Amino acid sequence: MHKPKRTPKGRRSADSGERAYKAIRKQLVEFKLKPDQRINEMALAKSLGVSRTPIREALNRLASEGFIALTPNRGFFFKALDIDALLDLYELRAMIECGAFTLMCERASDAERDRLKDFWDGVKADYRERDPDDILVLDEGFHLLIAELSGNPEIVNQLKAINARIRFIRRIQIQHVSHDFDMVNTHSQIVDAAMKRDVAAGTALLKSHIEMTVSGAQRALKDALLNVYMEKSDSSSGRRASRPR
Amino acid sequence: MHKPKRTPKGRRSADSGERAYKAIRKQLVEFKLKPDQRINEMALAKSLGVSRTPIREALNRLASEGFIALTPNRGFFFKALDIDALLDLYELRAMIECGAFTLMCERASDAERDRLKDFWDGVKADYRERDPDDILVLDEGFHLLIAELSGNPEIVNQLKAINARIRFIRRIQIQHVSHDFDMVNTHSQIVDAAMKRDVAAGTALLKSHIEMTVSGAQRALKDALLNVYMEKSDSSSGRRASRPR
DNA sequence: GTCAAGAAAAGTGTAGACAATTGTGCAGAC
DNA sequence: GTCTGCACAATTGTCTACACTTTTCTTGAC
Repeated sequence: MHKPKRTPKGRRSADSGERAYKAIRKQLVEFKLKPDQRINEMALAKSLGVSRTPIREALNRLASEGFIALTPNRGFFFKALDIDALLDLYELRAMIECGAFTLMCERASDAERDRLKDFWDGVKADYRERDPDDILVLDEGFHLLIAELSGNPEIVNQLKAINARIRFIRRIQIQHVSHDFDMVNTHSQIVDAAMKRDVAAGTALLKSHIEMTVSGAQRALKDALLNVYMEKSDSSSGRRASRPR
Repeated sequence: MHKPKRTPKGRRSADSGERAYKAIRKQLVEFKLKPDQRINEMALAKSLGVSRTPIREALNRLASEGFIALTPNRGFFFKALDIDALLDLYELRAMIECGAFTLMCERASDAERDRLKDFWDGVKADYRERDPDDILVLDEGFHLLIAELSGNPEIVNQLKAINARIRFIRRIQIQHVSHDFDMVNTHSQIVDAAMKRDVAAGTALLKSHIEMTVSGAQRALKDALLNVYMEKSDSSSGRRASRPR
């Protein structure tokens, strides 16, 4: 009695809409498609082994989230995240995070703000030794926790949506370890400001923290675009072929 | 050149997905559905004269935008906009608009800021005499123009999305004309601050302007919910039966 | 009368087919 | 050689059908 849901052949097994959404978003986030490239629904459907219906559902969701654009009767296009859009998103992110920090200082209880401190104390020691994927998760987690402690779920949602769109760049950026050190330090300072409910210090730190990463992000994006246009069809280099995770 | 798109019979004419989206959103925005009510796709499809496919597309979009929620295998539910969510959205809106104002002061040229002044000068005279629908459009337009002048299109998008979700409440609120007067006055003061690039004054005005409307919005929401639960199924009153448009 | 279990009904999730539109290539005019 | 039409191919938008899941209804035990 271990789930009688046998899957005799290639029959419907799970929520393929959700799977399609995640798979496609992964491709977008990793720049598997070229900017402004048309997205072929049938090709996607075949490659994921489902029909066009869940594909279209996923594409519609992605369009709502700003990843892709829909032109009537011509289909979906991968919306290039150009430098301008990147700056805009970072700017919006800084704005929202500063607001969240302010609200947190005004409203979060001591116990709640302790959660932020505990979180950061728990990871800061070996933060720099972790691999980039972990760092990304932890960094997003840190900033999201501030958003949560603001007590405003809408802020959390917005921040999550923004994070998804800039995640790929941040991922590259983290590999360029240049200012990793500052990050650890700055996060600690932000925690200190939070414990003291020091709005001015915290927002100033956040603002410069995020804005400082912008120049790095620009470089990362340039690299990414270069890679995309250089074409990855030369399968010669298996640099990251057998990545364990 | 008046669109040669004839529609011989009941044949597929235009993008029914878009029409469905707008129609459904209108129903949501106007609280035609009860909070937490399950949305029946087939019924919607029949009432709009299309199949379930464009309906589902529209529902997915609306779910991405936060209007409704999707529970797997159980369908879409109208997400009640309760008092808390309303406050959260107003808070987020204030945060974003203050940020937009700041950016506008930093970056918009004199000519651009003149656009704001011209816009407001053009409508403020007979602002209070207009009907509520016009006022709503003008008010949203005023605030959106600030967002546009920030030079950050992502801010504009966010603000539009938020506006859509609180539009119904604002519409009711405007009818309760109580603080209409303050609105005209405050908008003028905001324009003044913008012309002087006075960030502190402008953001303070915006913040209190938006927060001041919160209490009104709360009352409006209470009224709306009351109406919804009082039921409109008594078709005796044809109050808005033959509404021309 | 209440509750439980099972059957029937209703509804969602996905597939596949067709209609409408857009894109492409070929033939012929100039 | 280039351009204009026109047929044909590719692709999107929508519909219908059906499998699976959830909900409702019915029936019978207690």
